[in-house]
Amino acid sequence: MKDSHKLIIDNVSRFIDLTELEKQKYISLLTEVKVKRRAYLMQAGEITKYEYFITKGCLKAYTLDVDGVPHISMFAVEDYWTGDIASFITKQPSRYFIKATEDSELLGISRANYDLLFQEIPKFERFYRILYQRSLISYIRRSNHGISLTAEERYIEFKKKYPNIVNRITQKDLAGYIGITPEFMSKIISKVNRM
Amino acid sequence: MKDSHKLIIDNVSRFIDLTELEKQKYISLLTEVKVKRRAYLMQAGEITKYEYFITKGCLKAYTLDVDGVPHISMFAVEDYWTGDIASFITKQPSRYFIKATEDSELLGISRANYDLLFQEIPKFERFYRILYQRSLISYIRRSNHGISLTAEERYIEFKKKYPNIVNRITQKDLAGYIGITPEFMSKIISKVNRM
DNA sequence: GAAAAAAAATGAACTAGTTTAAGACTTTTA
DNA sequence: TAAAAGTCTTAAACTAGTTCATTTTTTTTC
Repeated sequence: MKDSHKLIIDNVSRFIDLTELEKQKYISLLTEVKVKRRAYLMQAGEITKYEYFITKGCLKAYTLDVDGVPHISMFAVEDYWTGDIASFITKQPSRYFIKATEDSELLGISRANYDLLFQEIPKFERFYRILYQRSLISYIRRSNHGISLTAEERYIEFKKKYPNIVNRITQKDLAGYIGITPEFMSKIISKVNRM
Repeated sequence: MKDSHKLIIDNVSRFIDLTELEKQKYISLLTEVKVKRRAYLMQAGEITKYEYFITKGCLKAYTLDVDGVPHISMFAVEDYWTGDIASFITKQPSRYFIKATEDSELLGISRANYDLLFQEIPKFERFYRILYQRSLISYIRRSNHGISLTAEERYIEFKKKYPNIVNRITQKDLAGYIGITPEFMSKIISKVNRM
């Protein structure tokens, strides 16, 4: 089996057990996608056709506000899932751009195959139930931190939680994620490093 | 069938179809709970034993920061779900208080019955998959708004999204949800009303 | 229904984070 | 490998939101 397929099967197998046949069936529903550094996986205005699992590389998802300032909603590296679940599910145009910050490789599942998957292997309802449950727990935490922590505290949290991501992204993008300007991010970092 | 049971069955039936027997089985796994205004459904430090569906009333969930300032993570009224999913799933002590702001009635499912439910009626994997998916979509939006909108914009959003909640809660609690002080909330409201 | 307690409004002094601008450093491109 | 473009740093002036203190209004309690 390919390395990328092994990675996604291992990811799924954390929550459900699949037979060999089911693994093959699942893999047959996936599409391989490569995105070069600085290329877009998707852009605002499109209706998202796929949800993606990353097997290699790093991507950022962001919206642009009325002044054209980017607000980064997520970074994603190997073994993470990415996409715009709201657009994928509701079939409404997305407000997100997803751009590769390194040459990346992904496995995508189309909306049609996603629906088919639940019919063919109902166990996947459980997989996604648990996956969404866990994502939900981290977004609840993040939405609380956004309103209750200072920018400096959010930066310290991020570094602690994603030590493997912090040195793969620019300071400017991190500022867009934390919700502050790059200038203030620069101040915070030099302050935290001095402590 | 009791009104409260009818309400929860209708809620579940939006995503999955249940036979009469399954409905009865599901209801048998639920526990009725009443909470008086200003009483706690749960408190920080406890390990959450239940997830709740509200059949009557209104509750708020909040954490206290290091200075003892409350940050409200959610309001919930009839036909909403509430609880601390992180503590419920991980069996770690919760950091949340959930307090009734009106006399309230709820249906709780214990962790043991929640696990049993998936064995007895696997269709519920699908129900929770969709429920968590939808919650996830709204928390992703909220966590982005927390970092990309001003307090005034967040207030206007809240009023638009939850017109049925805004006049059942105090301005002070709304401030705790928006992530600002009650004083600044007061200023925003008088400004927005003047517009 | 009077007294007490809590919520809301207002204002002045303050602070976390923004804006604008300019220079130094790093990466990309031709 | 030079020039162009993007990123990072620093600093001064500014603004969104806080803090603290006081008064008014509303709600709760006995």
